[in-house]
Amino acid sequence: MSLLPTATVATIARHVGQRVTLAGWVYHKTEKGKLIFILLRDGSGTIQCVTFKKNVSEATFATAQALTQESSCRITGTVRADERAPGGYELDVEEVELIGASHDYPITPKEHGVEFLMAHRHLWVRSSKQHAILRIRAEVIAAAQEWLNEQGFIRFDTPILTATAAEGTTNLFATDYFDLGKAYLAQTGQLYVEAGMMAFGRVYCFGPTFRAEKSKTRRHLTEFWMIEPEVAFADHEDNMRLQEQFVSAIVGRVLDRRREDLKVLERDTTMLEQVVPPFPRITYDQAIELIAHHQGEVEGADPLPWGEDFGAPHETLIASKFDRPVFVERFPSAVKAFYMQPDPNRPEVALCADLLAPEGYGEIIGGSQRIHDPALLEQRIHEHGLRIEDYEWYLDLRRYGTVPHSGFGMGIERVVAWLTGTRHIRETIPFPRQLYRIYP
RNA sequence: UCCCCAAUAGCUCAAUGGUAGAGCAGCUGACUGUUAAUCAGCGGGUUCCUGGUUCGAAUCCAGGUUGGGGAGCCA
Repeated sequence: MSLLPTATVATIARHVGQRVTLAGWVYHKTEKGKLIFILLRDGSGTIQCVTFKKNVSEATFATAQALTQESSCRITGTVRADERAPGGYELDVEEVELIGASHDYPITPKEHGVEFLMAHRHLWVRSSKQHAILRIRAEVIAAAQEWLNEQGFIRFDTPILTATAAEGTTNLFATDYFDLGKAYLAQTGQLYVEAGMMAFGRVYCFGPTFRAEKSKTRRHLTEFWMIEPEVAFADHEDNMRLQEQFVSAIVGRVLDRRREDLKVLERDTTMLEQVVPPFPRITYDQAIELIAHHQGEVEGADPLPWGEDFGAPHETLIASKFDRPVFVERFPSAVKAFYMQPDPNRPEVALCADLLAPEGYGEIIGGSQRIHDPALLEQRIHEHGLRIEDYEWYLDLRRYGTVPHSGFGMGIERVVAWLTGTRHIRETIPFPRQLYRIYP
C-alpha cells in the first residue's frame, strides 16, 4: 500500500464531494468540546479539517484531540465547500492517523525575534511567510532558466573549486586540495562561462558562489546563488537589452503565477507591474551629478568625486528617482574588474552597467562587455597585479577566434528580496550563510 | 574591521536603586463553527558572564560574551 495521499490541498477544489486522504502536519488546532478544527499543512497549502465527535469513532476523536502543533498525520474525510472555512473548502473528518508526534514545537503563532528564528531556521521554513518567499525563489529560478533556454541558451556549469581567484585574491574561501595546494571556492563562474560562450554562442551558468567578505549588512551573504549569461558577438547595448527583457520576463512570471504568495507577504505590486522594457539608463557621470543635485535626501548619500564607486545609500538615492529598474553604465575602469572592455571613445570608462532595483533593494545585476583583444587583456592582468600564468587558459579564449562578447551576473537572493519585499536577504535562501552564522 | 543599540520565564516584553511581573506557549477542566477562539485554574527565573559602587543592583560603573542595526566591499 502506498503512503501517498490521494489528494493535495492545492488541488482540493477538484475533489468536492469525494472522500480523500491528506497527509501533512498540524499547523494549528482549535478544540471546541465535541468539535475540533485541525488546520492541516501539506506543503501545497493549508486546509481546515473539521472533526465532529458524533461522526467519528472514539479512538479517532481521541487521536484528533491529542494532535499538537506540527504533528504529522494522515487525515481521511469528505471534501466540501463551506464559506466559513479559510480558503473556502474543508474536510469533514472521518479518520485520523498520527504518524509522528511533535512536542513543544518552539515556533508558536506569536511573534519571535530574529535571533530565535534564525537559530530555528530548519523549522522556520515551515511558516507561511517563509513558505511564500521560498516558493517565489523557486519561481524566479525556474523562470530565469526557462526563459534563457527558450532564447537558445545552453546551461554550462562552471566549477566551484577553482585554482585561482577570478577577480582578485582577496575575499576567497580557501581549502586544501590534495597535493596541488590551495583551492578556492568560486566567487563567480564568469571566466569559465566565457569558455562555454566560445563553444556554444549563448550560455549561462547557475550555482552557488562564495565571498569571504566580512560584510555585515542586510544585502550580503557569504554563499549566494548567481545566474550568469554570456553571449558571443554581443556588445554593451545588446547586453543591456538582454537584461531588461530577462528581468521583465522573470517579474512577469512571478506576478502571473505567484500572486497568492505575494498576497501572503502583503507585497504592494504596483511598482512590480511597471517592470517592462525599456529600463531607464544613466551614465556614471550623470549619476555623480544626480547625487550632488539631491544632496541630503538620503542619509549617507553624500556627493562623490569622479572615480569613486557608489555606496548603498547612493544606489538607493539613484533608484528612488525611477519607477523601474535603472541601469547605471560606463563606470570608471579603475573601480571595475580587469576584463571589462574600455569605451573606445573614453578609455577611462568601461562598457559596463549595474542594474539597480527600485525601492532601495540595490544592485541586482552587474554586467559588461568583455575585453576580446588578447594584448589588452594581458596588459590589464598585469595592471591588476595578477599572475599571467594563472590566466593562460583565459587568454587562449582570445587567441583562438576571439569575438566581442558580453555577459552579466544576477544575484538570485537580491531579486527575491526585491520581488517579495523582504527587507533582509537572509530570508530569501533556505539556509543563509552569514559572517557570524553558519548553524543550522 | 569600524560606529550605534540590546541581552529579564520556552517566546515577546514590562519593572528607571527598595518584595522580579504580564501576555502568549505548556499542562488541567468547560464548550458543536473556530479563524493567532473564549472562559476558569496550575506550573514556570543563575535578570548573559566576571568584578566593582551601595545598607540594598535587573536597574549605576568597568571589562568580557552573544545578538541586532548600519558602514566599507559587493550580486
